[in-house]
Amino acid sequence: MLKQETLSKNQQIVLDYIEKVNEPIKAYSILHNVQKKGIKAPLQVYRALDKLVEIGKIHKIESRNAFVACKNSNCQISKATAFSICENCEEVSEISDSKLSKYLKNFQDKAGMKFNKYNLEFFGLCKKCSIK
Amino acid sequence: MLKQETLSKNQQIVLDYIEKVNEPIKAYSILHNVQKKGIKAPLQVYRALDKLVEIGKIHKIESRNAFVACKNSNCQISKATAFSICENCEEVSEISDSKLSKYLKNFQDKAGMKFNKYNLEFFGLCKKCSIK
DNA sequence: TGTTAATTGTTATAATATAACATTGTGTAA
DNA sequence: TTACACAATGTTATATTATAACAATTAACA
Repeated sequence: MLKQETLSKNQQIVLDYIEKVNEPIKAYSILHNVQKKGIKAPLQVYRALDKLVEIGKIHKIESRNAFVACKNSNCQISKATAFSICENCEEVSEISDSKLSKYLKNFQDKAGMKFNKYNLEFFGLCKKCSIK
Repeated sequence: MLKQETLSKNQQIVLDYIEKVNEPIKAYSILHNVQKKGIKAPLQVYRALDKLVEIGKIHKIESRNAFVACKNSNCQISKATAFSICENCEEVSEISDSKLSKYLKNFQDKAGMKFNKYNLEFFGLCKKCSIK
């Protein structure tokens, strides 16, 4: 079979919802919100999430156990992700910085490990929360 | 009260165990292994872990929900962590690269966010697993 | 010594995620 | 068009990770 080009029903439902909310959202919150579309069980959500992460349509914010739609150039850098996370309001933004991604892609550790993926999460205060 | 200088009983028990195993370990596995020392409940472990993370004695590997002792210059960079993770054998190493940490510490995102912490996880194949 | 904060102990439960298995759908090639 | 392989679905149960709530105890120190 050729590489999948269209999403399956459940995958599309989950992706549509994640893109709509436009901020990191948790699996069970997704479940709650797509039940009217016929998705009934956690596994149906998790399976869709797994696939969507795999193909780069969404990313997982590991420190928050949450999922967010990819914003970068139509998902071409799904294996190289960077986020900024406000520790006060929990706002999360995907960082799109070619210099940073170039630097990290080319990073070589001392043990000679061959990287094919990375995830970077910055924490701090967003502009709004800094002022307060 | 001054900043804590000595660890409490449970904190010390948990830290001793994490340092002994010398690889990422999960909370419930810690619990299982320190029960002979009198720690009986998950919360006792999680509270110790929280504190140890806070003071930089250990780090959490977010993508694995596991904890590992800090290896870097006596834990001075606990707020700036970087790890390499082998996706085959799950070996995890803390990266100590002053150029990398300098680069990331000084990184400014476009939204003007002020960072005080970051966590970076690289994924790939370690030397051993690359050969196979 | 009294006060405050940190730590502990304990039970219960919340939140996150996967196992296992049966069934259905879909692309491809014989 | 049938047969194969694989992807996706549906479902129930359960595993794993983490926190709430509250009472009791310990440690630092003004």
